[in-house]
Amino acid sequence: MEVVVEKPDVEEERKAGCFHDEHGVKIREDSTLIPSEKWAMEYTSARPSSTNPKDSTSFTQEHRLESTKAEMVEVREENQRLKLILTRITEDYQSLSDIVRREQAKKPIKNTPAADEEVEETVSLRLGTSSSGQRKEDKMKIVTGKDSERFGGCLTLGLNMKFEGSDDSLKEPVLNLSSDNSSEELKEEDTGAEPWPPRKAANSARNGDDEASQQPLVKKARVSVRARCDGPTVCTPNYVIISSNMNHHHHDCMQAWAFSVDTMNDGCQWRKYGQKISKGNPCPRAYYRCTVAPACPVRKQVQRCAEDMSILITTYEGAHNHPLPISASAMASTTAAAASMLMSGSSASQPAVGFPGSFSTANCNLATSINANLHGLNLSVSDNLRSQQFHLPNPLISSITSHPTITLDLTVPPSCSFQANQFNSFSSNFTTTTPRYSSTRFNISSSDTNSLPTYEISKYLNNGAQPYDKSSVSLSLGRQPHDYLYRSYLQKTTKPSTPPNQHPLTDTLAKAITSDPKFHSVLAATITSYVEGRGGKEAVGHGLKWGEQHLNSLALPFPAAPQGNGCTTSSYFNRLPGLNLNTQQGSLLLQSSLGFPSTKGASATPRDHNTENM
DNA sequence: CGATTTTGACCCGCGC
DNA sequence: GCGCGGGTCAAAATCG
Repeated sequence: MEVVVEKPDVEEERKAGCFHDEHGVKIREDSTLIPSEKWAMEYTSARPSSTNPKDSTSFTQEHRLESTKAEMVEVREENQRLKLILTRITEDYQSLSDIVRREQAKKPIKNTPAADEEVEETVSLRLGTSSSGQRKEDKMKIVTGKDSERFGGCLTLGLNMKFEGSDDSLKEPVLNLSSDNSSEELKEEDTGAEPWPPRKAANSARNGDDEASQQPLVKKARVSVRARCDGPTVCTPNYVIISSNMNHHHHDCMQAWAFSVDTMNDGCQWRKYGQKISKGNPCPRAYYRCTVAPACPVRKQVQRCAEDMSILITTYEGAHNHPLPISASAMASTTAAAASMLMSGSSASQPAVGFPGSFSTANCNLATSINANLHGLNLSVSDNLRSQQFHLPNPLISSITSHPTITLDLTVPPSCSFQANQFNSFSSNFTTTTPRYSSTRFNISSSDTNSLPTYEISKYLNNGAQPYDKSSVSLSLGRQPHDYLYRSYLQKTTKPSTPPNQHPLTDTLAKAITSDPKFHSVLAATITSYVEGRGGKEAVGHGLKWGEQHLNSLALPFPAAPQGNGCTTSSYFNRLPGLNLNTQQGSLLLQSSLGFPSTKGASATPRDHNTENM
């Protein structure tokens, strides 16, 4: 039997995005050589020397070949099952979203300040439940990362995903994620009648007769992504520091001194429409609007963190009113899911605000199947930006605390609880912020490759990490940039799992996670983003498994995967009480959209990285 | 030459 | 009411 016969299958599977488990089989499509393939090639190359095969040798080779083929068949079947699972998850999420929407429509809105405060106090523990009241002002912000590892320091946020719907899914009406008013506002944005709520607000203030004037001025939720982007080209001085023209009004000095504001390629097309120096930050804040559609209301702000200029803060606001490129859908869904979590959980009574991914329900659903790829997160600092750090009393985040904000912190905050071993740790931050209330940090971290992760929920009241008096729900899922992460994970999976170091609050965490499908989406997207954010060659294979595991862990309420004969993964999250979900290897083939070009400026040419998810 | 960026001016909300 | 600060506009400049 010719071994090379199998080669077309291997290639075919690679093209199909098949992934194998860690037991010697293929994991990622762009790997140089997957083990089985490698074996096949080695065998093939070794064939000339075995021109006189003995029966035993031939039998052994044939046996191995047969076993490999059988394994491939299993993996294929497993892939099919997982596709089905993903479809179910999507459907379930839609149905659950409908239920939530209906339930929220039934509930009267409470607007008393006391009630709001009380709600805010409970937001941190509910983490996205839909029963809490909604605040009048919500905002979200997302901060994203920059790829300096592979693209010379240029920021690349390669988020890619694909879902099993037709394009029609993109044309579904905007999901009403939170409140009665949300649909109205989102509908407006869908039609493009009101491209930009600030303008709407301004018009309402001037005219005083539109519907906006009849309700409290609503500030849109913002989704902010903080990510480290280290690289020599990232923060090159764009302007020499010049003293502000004192004859001018102070705030008209937009670029008296600044650093360039690079941004990421998140799949959308953006056009810069303004740049301004904000208080307390030497770096200018750049304003972008989405140009995919003429009337798209989505805005994006990009600014470097004043305290650490290697951190880039990208804030999204508004909802796309157009189908998104595939390469942009993942980011949109991530922000949408985060925003929806904020809307439904921490501010259920608040009129919904738009967010970049709220164009369709599919976008939100897809957060569960997101194929995110955040390059260059937490990369080592190799440039001279460290020396350019500014330590200003006013953090950058202060400028947007008047908005309900959810922050996806892809950097490792100094206050992380896993300082004992920063190597091989896995952490991130996910923070929702609303003004004038207490903050709660929700921290999930794995601090060691050899020890099991710990999960912590800590609550801060008006102090601690948050510089302002505001409410903050933070889910820490950060990741330390270390290559050992995945290796260690492999080691873990091959070892008998030991009981986790369970925190007393783990139950709370598990309940929180399992209580809201939107939260699943957010978390899954975040995790997947991190996992694939390893970018390049080392991350995809193992990273997918990470993402898969976490995703599956989060997918507890959804139909469980059929028990397969493959290797059952044991994820960190699976160790959480109530979060056990056996999954199979190689699942959720959410291929990363590797290789996003770096971009300077926001004009990201939309690239549909035709990833084949399934 | 159209698209995009730059940048001074303007608007508006908010706090004092 | 005033000033501050964030955000947007739009003409000019630049880019491809």
